[in-house]
Amino acid sequence: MLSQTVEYALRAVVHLASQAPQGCTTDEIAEATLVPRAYLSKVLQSLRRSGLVNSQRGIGGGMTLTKTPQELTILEVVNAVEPVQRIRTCPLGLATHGVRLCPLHKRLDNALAMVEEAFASSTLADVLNEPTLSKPLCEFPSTMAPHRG
Amino acid sequence: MLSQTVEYALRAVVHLASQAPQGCTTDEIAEATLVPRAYLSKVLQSLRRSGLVNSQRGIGGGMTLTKTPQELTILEVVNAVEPVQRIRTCPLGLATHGVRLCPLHKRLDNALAMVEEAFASSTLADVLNEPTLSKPLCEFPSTMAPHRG
DNA sequence: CCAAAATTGGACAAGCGAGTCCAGTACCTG
DNA sequence: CAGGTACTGGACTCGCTTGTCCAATTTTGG
Repeated sequence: MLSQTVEYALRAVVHLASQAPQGCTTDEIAEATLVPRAYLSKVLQSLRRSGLVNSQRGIGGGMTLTKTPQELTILEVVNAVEPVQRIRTCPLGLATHGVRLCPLHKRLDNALAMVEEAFASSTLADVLNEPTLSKPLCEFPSTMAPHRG
Repeated sequence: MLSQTVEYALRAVVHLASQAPQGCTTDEIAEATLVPRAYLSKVLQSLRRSGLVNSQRGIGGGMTLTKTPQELTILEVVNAVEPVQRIRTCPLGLATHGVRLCPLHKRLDNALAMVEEAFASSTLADVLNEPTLSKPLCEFPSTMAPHRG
């Protein structure tokens, strides 16, 4: 139900947030998150166009977050690459309803609202600081994070 | 976030549930739900293969639900055409985790779980009997349901 | 200035979702 | 049995998602 691109974008952003603020190159992110390099660069471009990351070319360049992990929510990342489409008007286009959804679509939209709310209330900092044995992108226990080469 | 096919399947099933138990033809459902006829027939075939509807060819034939609206949940319909894919193991395939999800994927899966739960706890009867002015598939106020021709 | 590092953008391909069309098959009625 | 009704299944199209590859561009460092 969540697209592959959303998954990739979240991995990339979580990895960026877990690194020092100087940022990472696309290759570094790709290696750490196991996302295909060439496709990841497309996803990152999309995040850049949405203003979630800055990019810097050339030696020493790479990607950086434009916000702190405390300020960036999962929802913002999801919406940057594939916006959560709430159901605001009757999908059958029946004028009788306008904004009043029928019971079916009200329930569907409620589910979407719950997802939206859950995503909006999780910041990247929440994800990174959650007390757990497993670091966000797995691989290593929380104490042995790899550092930038 | 919900596919068009899921939307169509739900419309079809809700319409079937709102009709007399003798069922409807594909054409009738298509007309009532504003779903393209030829595609709807594919969706209905899929519902039949999942055992949610029975089909009958020939004059007087059509589609019928195999359960009462009280027994049929939104989740069953959704799962028949596009199963809710919970995240059960680390999508990065990292063996370190096995079933333990990292904080990121735990949150994503939580959202999916909420949706699953919301869908599982809504039966078609719930949808049809909800006290509201708008009938499920819109078009008419609750008292002037069109009947089978 | 040159070369290496890094992002950017476009072209391309495979696969899937959505949708159409049509021939085939089963069923009922007369 | 004939003919109309209705579902079934396959072939096909179109566009989007995922993914690859490469040439162009920007930036830094020697």
